[in-house]
Amino acid sequence: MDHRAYIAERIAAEGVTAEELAEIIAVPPDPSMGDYALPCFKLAKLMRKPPAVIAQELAEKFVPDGVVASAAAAGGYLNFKLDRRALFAGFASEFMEGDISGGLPYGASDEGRGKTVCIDYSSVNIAKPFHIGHLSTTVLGGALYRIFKYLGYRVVGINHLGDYGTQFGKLISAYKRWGVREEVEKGGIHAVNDLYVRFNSEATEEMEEEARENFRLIESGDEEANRLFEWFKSLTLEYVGKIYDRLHVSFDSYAGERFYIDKMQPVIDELKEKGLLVESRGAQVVDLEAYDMPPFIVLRSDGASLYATRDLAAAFYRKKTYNFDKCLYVVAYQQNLHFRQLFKVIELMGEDWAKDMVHVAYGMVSLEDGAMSTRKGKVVWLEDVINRCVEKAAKVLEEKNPDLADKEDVAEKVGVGAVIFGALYNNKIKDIVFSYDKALNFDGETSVYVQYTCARCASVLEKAAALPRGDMFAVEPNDRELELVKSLSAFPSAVRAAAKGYEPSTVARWCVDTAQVFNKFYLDCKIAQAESDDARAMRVFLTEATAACLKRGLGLLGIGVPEKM
RNA sequence: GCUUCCGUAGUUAAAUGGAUAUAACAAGCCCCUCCUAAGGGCUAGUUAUGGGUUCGAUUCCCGUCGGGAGUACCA
Repeated sequence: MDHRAYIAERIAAEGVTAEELAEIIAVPPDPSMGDYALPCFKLAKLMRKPPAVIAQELAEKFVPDGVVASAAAAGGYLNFKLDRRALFAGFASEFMEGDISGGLPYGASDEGRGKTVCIDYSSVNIAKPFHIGHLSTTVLGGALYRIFKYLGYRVVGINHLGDYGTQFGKLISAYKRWGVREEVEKGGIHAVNDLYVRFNSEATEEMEEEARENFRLIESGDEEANRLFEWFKSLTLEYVGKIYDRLHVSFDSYAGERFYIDKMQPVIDELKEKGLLVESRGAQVVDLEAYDMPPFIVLRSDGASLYATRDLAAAFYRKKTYNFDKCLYVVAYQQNLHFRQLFKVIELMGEDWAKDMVHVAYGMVSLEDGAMSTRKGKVVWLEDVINRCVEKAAKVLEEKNPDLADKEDVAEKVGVGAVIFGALYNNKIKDIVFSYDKALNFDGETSVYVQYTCARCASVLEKAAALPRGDMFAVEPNDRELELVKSLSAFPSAVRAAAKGYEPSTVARWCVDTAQVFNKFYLDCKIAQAESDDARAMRVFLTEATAACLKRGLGLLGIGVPEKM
């Protein structure tokens, strides 16, 4: 039941609809004040009375019922206390409707039915290893993918491969000069990257020209050049595939930049037809001066296309192929201007779906001693971070729980979870300074804390399984139980807010908040050893619901939950 | 220069325009004869700055200062 709407129905305020009232209703800062509150300030103007008087009058008129136990004025606020049993029963019935009676899982919804969301994320570069700079886009995109699915949307995950550009000519030159097949096979993507780095540091003008020539060879379909390129591509996909598996992300399409090279011309023609394409300094551009932006370059002065050209073609292709309702680009804020330009050009072309294009911008990652630099070797590889976190988890596990079965699996869930959670816990726009100290900290507001809480739930449920359970609706929830009910009730809105703001941290924070509330409940209220069968029934139910919701919340983020740890 | 994002305890951060700004980490001190101490409790400590809008501003608007990013043929 939506309590806000219910309360709004029960208040008869002149000149205001119940819907409007429900919008205003808030939660007081301290539960001792009440469960919900109506700030009367906005009503003051309408009703031409001071807020405190309105609150007072509404309080006097209010007739308590089985759900809303009382309404009390406190200054300009009207505070409502709900019946504890009603609050609990409300949550219990909603939770059970999905989880026990076979409906949608609690927190899921079908509000996205019939709608499609495209999410462009991770988008790796061929022949480059994954560093921590790629973590945010990968786990943010992965989380949004699952969250939108959970809300009933059809979701298309797109890995817009960086597989086009002169760097691949350089790579082929480097391989032809110094590459050894066995070494590359053994060293994999890192060996390929070493060749690339070496080429850049030793490159002469002559070598640069050779690289350009090699790129032309790829373009023109030269067999050897393409064979090498495809080899590097398969090495890359094999390598990132392992990381994607560990991070629990997947894609429905790997259509990268190369995929669009034969799809650019129609879009360019359309730009011409619509009179948007003008020549400037030898290049073909869309002038965006009227919008305070530099021109959007479609074709270079030598006639070659750019990344922007392919992005434009990709947008049209996606609209045509998937007919999306939203198209998200999970890309760092570095590219703010690029996307503003891209979306504006689509709008100028008269496409109304330009409004459905969203740049989900996130903050940048740097190291404690400054920006990362692949060339200077100042780089932290993602697989190293994951491995170290898993090792740390294994070590702690060995200390805490040496007899545990599946230690490897548990360490993987804990270690990988910490890596993902670290990237998803704060607002995405915040910059991140990476440090191993922080990454390896498993205390406090972390996924490990949430997983530990789930393990506690599982453990106590195991102990309570054989004990009798009475009628969980027969007892009145105490403060701790009520707090937990409220926290669990907030799960669905946390998921919705995450989708609305493209902000998975909302779910991550809900997980930590709820785990905190549960741990206090766990300490204060005996669950298996409850004072009565009825109390046990309620607490066991709350524990089951907590475990289920936390598992689901972490699951939406791509984090697994071990039964024991 | 211009555009844009960000400035909250020692640190990292939270807070649909609402009541006494909330956590964690680090520090100090407590709590395992009691469902997992990867836990819980206590102590101490915060909205850069000047205006404005508002009954009410961490939140919205303008300026200043500080930082990040971008600013035509890279991606």
